[in-house]
Amino acid sequence: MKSFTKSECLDDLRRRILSTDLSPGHDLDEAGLSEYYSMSRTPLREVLQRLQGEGYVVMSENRGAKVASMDIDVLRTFFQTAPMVYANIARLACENRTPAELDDLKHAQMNFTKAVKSSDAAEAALANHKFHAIVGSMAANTYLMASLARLQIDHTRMSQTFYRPSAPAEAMLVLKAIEQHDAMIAAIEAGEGALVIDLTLQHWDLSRDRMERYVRPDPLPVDVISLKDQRNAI
Amino acid sequence: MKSFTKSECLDDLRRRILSTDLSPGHDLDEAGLSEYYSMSRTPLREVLQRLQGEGYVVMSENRGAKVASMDIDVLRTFFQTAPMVYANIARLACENRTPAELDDLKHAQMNFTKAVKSSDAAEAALANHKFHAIVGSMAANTYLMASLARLQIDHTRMSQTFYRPSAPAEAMLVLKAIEQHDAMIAAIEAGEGALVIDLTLQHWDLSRDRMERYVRPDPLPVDVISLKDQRNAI
DNA sequence: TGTATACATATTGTATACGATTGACGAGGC
DNA sequence: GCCTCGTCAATCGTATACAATATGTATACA
Repeated sequence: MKSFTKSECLDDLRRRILSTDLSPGHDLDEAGLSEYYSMSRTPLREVLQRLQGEGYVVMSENRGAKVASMDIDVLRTFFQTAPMVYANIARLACENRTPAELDDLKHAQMNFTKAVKSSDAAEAALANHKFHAIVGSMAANTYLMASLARLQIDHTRMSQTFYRPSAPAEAMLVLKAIEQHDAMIAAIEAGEGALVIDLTLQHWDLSRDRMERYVRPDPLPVDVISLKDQRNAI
Repeated sequence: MKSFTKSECLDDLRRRILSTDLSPGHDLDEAGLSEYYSMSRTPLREVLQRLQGEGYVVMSENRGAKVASMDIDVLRTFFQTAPMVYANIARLACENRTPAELDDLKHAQMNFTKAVKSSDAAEAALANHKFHAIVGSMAANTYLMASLARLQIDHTRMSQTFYRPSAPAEAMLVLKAIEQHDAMIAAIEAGEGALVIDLTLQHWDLSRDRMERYVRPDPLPVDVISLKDQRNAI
């Protein structure tokens, strides 16, 4: 079995949480994970502590760690806050970008396109995560980065549905997202602050609808629910 | 010697870092701290990991933990970001405050006033920290809270000078800060969003000047510097 | 005198053992 | 039949021992 280093373990857990392979609220057992990653509990606990600090997991005294949940009231503030943070990050990225970071961004966009084309939903969501994380680091603002990182955790988890389109019209939206990324790269490279803010907000609007559907899904067809369940549901 | 629980250790380290008792960049030795808090290295390391997650310390592989430094480029973004985050937090606090939180806030203001009156600079800075942290929790927005928490770390450390006034005019500024807190409490209680934003920005302006002086202090008198050092200083 | 290398020392990282707390299950009493 | 309390298993928390890594210093050589 593959042996993991501590930072590999960190990365892998982040991946599994972001891809909802480990679903929100999932209980993280120390002994089980330490066996899975073939390391002792001591370093694994430190990994969990760090993930707690980053907002991926929540820990409670004597009751272990859980994957951070996405309660409805937290999501409300998500939709409230995301546009502002994303827009500000984009503007700052325009001002502070470096050539090396631009290369990284283009590379991330390549990976994103590839993942979308191969219909790998989890990979696409993660590649998109990486793309926006790089924009975040371009902004060179520790404080906003702290917000962005937490926003992205929930954003990426919700966007899983976005990259698993169930109709041609939805698949078009994903292709549109690729175009928007390209436009954002160009705007950042050109240093056009106003434009990149505009593009960022458009990009946000594109995925927002699908994500709101994730939060408030279409009601199930009535006829498959028994009368008893219907009574309880009200 | 007093024995500390893990959470007491966490609190105490936060306090010591915020009050610059542990100065920025200070090296944190695991063995030394574990002896100081009379606990073994294992839980102490976990405390450090958490403090890293919160932005109080930075850790590097095989080279231990250091108190987070305040480099000049980070501070630039501090002044850039703080007003926006504080203003948004204040507005949201207005919308979401609960009676219990308002009580907490009034209590924190009492402690703040008391600390200022007794000329305890460190205590005043910490009480001010607590005051604004409560406003932050009133906003009920995890994502902005992440930014606020990090802003406050640097804000509180820099504000040490603010609460150690060296002239009557400066002492007046601190008294003014107390009044502003009272006005903010009233505005939050009344739910007057526009007003509380305005008050918050005034409050920010008040301390900004003193903090900028902390970053860019008055130059030392020339006559105490040797000619050789002067040449190197340019 | 400056630099490189090897060793000594200090500090961090990991594994394992043991103690403490929680939650579940079942026996007993109401 | 239901509630309460005690025991037990499972899991988390901490201490200690040991391994790995980095840093400082002395010495040899150019």
